[in-house]
Parts: sequence; C-alpha cells; structure tokens
Amino acid sequence: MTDRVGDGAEMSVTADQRRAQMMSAALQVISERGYADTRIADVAERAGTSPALVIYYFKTKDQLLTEAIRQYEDTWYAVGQRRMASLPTASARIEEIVAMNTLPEADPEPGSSWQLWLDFWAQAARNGDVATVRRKSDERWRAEIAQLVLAGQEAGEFADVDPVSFAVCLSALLDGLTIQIALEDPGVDPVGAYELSMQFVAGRLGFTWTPGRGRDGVTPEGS
Amino acid sequence: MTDRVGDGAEMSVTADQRRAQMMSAALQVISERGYADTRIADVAERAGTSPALVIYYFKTKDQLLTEAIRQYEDTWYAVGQRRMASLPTASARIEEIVAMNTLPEADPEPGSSWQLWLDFWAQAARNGDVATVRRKSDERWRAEIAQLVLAGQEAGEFADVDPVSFAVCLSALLDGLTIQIALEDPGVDPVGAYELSMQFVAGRLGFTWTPGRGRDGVTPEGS
DNA sequence: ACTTGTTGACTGAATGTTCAGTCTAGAAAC
DNA sequence: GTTTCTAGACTGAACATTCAGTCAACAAGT
Repeated sequence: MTDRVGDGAEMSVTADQRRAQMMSAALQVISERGYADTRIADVAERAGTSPALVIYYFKTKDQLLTEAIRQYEDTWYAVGQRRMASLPTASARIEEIVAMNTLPEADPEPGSSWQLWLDFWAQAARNGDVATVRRKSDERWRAEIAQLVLAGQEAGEFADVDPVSFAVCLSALLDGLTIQIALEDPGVDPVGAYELSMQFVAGRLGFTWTPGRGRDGVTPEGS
Repeated sequence: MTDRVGDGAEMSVTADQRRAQMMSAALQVISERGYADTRIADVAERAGTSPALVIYYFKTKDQLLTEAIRQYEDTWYAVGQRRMASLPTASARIEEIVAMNTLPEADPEPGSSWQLWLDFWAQAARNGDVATVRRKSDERWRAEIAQLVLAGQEAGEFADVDPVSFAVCLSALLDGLTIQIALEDPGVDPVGAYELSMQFVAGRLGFTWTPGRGRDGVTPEGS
C-alpha cells in the first residue's frame, strides 16, 4: 500500500502520516457514531487500512481515541492562534473567538463537529488523560480571552471589568451555546447564538456592536 | 401512577416500585461508570435482582437507560417547580434556579451527579428519544426563566430586558458552568460559579445582589 | 377443604454477537 | 538479511438478550 510516485521522492507513507491519517479517521468516526460506538474496524476502514495496523500504531483503542482528541484540541487552538494573529484589534479578536464557537466554518474539515465536544466533555469525566487535555485547553482559552481583554483595556477599547471573571463567564456562555447548537435546539440557531454572545461581550466590555454581516462592525465608546 | 385501592386494579404497585428501583439503580451506575459503560448486570446487582428481570421490565437496555434519564429530568424539574412555588419574589426564584445549577444539594440523592448531564448531552446527540427529552427539558426551563423575568418586570423588580434572550443566555451560561463544575475545573468552583452567575443576573436585570451567605440579599433598584 | 387452573414475578443457564487485541506470514525498505 | 510495515484469520472475553421454566398467590369449581 505504499504509494510511489515518479522519482523516489518521499511519497511513501511515513509513520507520522499514518498516525495522522488514523487520528483523522478516528475523529470522523467519533463525530458520526459517538465516542463509545467507535470501533477500531471503523477507523481502519475509514483510513483505508486494517484493524491490526491501527493497533500496531496505537497500542490500544483508548490511546488512539485519546490522542485523536488531543490532536484535535491542539489544531483547534493553533487555528485560533493563527486567526488571532491576523486580526488588528482586541474587539475583532474577541469577535473571532465568538464566531469560532458558534458559527459553522466556511470550509468544514471532515471530522470536525460540534457534537465532538459533547463526547469530549463526557469522556473527560472518566478518562484522566482526556480530562487533562480538556483542562489545559480550557485554561488556554480563558487565558487568551483574559489577556485579550487586558490588551483591549490598555488600548482604550474596553471598559474596566475583571478580565478573569469575564473570561470564565464568556467561555462558559460559549460552551453552553455549543451544546444547544450541537443538539440543534430549535430555540438557538448559530447566528442567534453568535449575536447573543456578541451583545453580551459588547455590553460587558462597553463597546457597541452592530449585527451587520461585515466583520468588525465595532465602534469604540469612550466616555 | 397513583394506586387506586378499591374497585379493580391496584396490584401494579410492586411492578412500579421495581421499575423505579431499577431506574434509580441505573442512574447511580450511569453517574459512576458513564452511560456507555453501564451494563445491565451492574444495574441488576445494584437493584438486588437479576439481569433477566431488568430485561423483563424494560424490553432493552436502551429503553432502561432512556427511561431512567427521562425520569431524572422529570423529577429534577418537579423539584424545581416545588421550590419556585415556595419562594416569594422573582429574584429569589431566579436565585434558586442559579443555585440549583451550580451549588451541590444539601441532601444529595444517590444517582444524581453533574456528570450525568454530560452523558445526557452526549447521548442526546445520537439517541432520538434522549434528544427529545432534553429539548423539552431545556424549553421548559427557558420558558420558566422567561416567565419569571416577565413577572419580575411587572412587579418592578427587574429592568426592561428581552425575557427570551435573557433566558437563552442564562441557561447557556449555567450549562457551560455545569460542565466546568462537573469536570472539577480548578478555575471554576461551585460557589464562584454561583456568584458569577448571580452577578450576571443582577447586572442584566438591574438589581444589586450581595454575595452574603443568606438567601435573598436583594435590593430592588428602581429609578 | 382441596384440587385445579391461571397469572404475574422471577431466575439460571444458554445463545449468539460483537469486538479488542493477537498471531502469522508475507511484502517492502534499508 | 534484518528490520519495518501490513493485512487476513483468529481468539477470548464481555455482554445483551432469550428461553424454559419455577414459585407464590389467588380464584373458582367441587
């Protein structure tokens, strides 16, 4: 199953690629069938290999799923960081965080799904490794938000609120909305959740925000 | 559900008791081992019976677990309703809702646990019945909150906010905090979550709230 | 009183399936 | 020729569900 193409350039599948391939397959299957109902055979099939090979690379099923989740977290965070870096103002960055947690991606990767988070949380309750991953992730995001708020305050964009409390509050709100969105609650659609969150953010941080489609409809509001 | 003793059928008492016993056992096991790792044998053992009897009462494992969750939801809501009824002001009632979602119960029933909610949500993503239960439950609580806000506004206790948006927002916030509390996030303890939520509520609804231990530290703040 | 029939509650021992993980051996890579 | 990959066949255990009844209570029928 090694694919050789043209000159001997490394087209052969390296171990790392295989692992990545399998983790990606795992995420797809988890988001379709749920963590508990994900079988090694499913992942193998999705990855185009055999169950035995999956075990060859990941000693156990649990390790596969745990690592897959860890990797998902990491790339999710990395994508977030990259987007933050490309945005100029603190308010635009916060808006991006809100959007990432409520609006569907324009280019949805396979194996990404809001439902994944529900499985993720449920799993964190009993699996120590997953719990650690989640804790770290949550702390990272909260720190990100708090630091953003601080920066915004120093730039005069934001009102004077406690950055840490605000971060806890906003991330909890977004998590809660993620649940509704993932479960397709008829009372909470993505766009509504997005606007609700932004209204909350704007209200708390003291800037006005207009729901208009264009990004960065932000007007600083000094006294 | 009530037993008519008199003319005719009243002998289903034992059967109902058994079912209740089994559902309670199921909830205990789910909250200990997680939904997916709950075996019929566990439930049977906890209920002091045999696996076969469990299947005798609930055709399938899935039905047992689903009904257990439905029942949990219902009693949770009923308890909430009872407590609401015993409180005089809208603000006290909202405070009770917040407390129910953040603070541990004084007398924790066996088989009640925050972690249960995580399993519940994850399950709702794939199991249509559970999804329906959850949707109904969420709608009930949001309606409760909205109606409470309306009542408070009419009584002059609360500021003029959109009750429905507020309900969505608060219930999402509480759900999000439930996740952190269930997973024992070091950054979010129950009391902190409680105070954070109440600050949010008070800020939004325009009354001042003091974190003091005593219930109902509420001061209306009309112009 | 005492058989007989009926029914609901209950059980222990199968049954059958589903899977995670192993084994073996062959194909590539080095 | 030795190490690294890979897959097909296999095993063993875990578990949900079924089955073939037992047991106790109660109700006529005699």
